[in-house]
Amino acid sequence: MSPMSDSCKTYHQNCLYFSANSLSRHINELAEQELSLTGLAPSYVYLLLSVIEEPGKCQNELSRIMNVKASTMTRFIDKLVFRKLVTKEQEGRNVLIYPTKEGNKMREPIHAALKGLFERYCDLLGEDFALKLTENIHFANQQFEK
Amino acid sequence: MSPMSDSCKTYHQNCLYFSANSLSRHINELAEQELSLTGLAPSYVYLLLSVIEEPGKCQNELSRIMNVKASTMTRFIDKLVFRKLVTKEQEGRNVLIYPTKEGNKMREPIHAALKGLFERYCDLLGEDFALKLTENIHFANQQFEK
DNA sequence: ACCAATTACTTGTATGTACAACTAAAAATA
DNA sequence: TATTTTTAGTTGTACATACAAGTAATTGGT
Repeated sequence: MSPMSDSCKTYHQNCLYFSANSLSRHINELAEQELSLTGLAPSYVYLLLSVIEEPGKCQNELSRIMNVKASTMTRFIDKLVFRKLVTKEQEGRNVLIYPTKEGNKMREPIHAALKGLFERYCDLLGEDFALKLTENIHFANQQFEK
Repeated sequence: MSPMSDSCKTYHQNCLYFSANSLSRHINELAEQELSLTGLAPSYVYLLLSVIEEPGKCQNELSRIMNVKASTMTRFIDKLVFRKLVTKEQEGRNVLIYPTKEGNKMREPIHAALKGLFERYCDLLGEDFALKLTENIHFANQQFEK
């Protein structure tokens, strides 16, 4: 292995941008598998869960919680509306989101699927390491949000 | 703050899937800003750097290094070819990728921009924490790749 | 009370990325 | 050597997401 080759590898593994994206793709792959039981793509699972646990939030707040842009949130919500899992309710300039009866029924399957996902990556990473990693990433996210 | 509200937040911050995606979006935002000096989107910066540092790799190998699918790599490479930064050379069923003269000229600006990116996130996270986090994420990626 | 500035959301469009189905080349096997 | 299987790459299509520009509602200053 040439030194050039080493320096290239080093660049990849030493850069947070690169590693974080790679991790995101790995965990997305896993999440798609595990959360497919719910019939929803991973992003929608989280969004729907947020709406179920805290009904009546406005889109803006949801997009802040999930760290996606407002335009993205519009699209997410509209898909959940199309699938009759949530409803939109205009209130002034805010749009408040509520789960439908159908949506609420997803609560248990979602929790179960998330548990499955958790177990799956704990298997791969070791539970302690996985928890610690998640915590550290969460901390980093908070720093970015400052 | 209601217990329900807490449990919802907990779900977000305790899930590696969610945190990792959020981190990826944060760092991408930063990378887009910092790497815009090169005139390339962040993914292309890394790809081009790999090609510059290790010319003659086949697409398959590049997609493994960067953890993207072969079809994605085809698209990436084709864009760099279009911008005359790399060339493709068929060899059997492999396609080997080489930087052009123009491509090689990007080496220094790319290293400089990556340094800028590194400094930027070290500012936000603290250098020690950033290094440790990157290392841990890299380790996680290796586990996923097993 | 009016006008300007801000805020919440939407819509058009673009990019990154994946999957499925395909082609072509190479390797393995009979 | 002929046939099958595997591998590398491409292309069509789909989805997640962002940005820019727009609309509508609200707030703040005069």
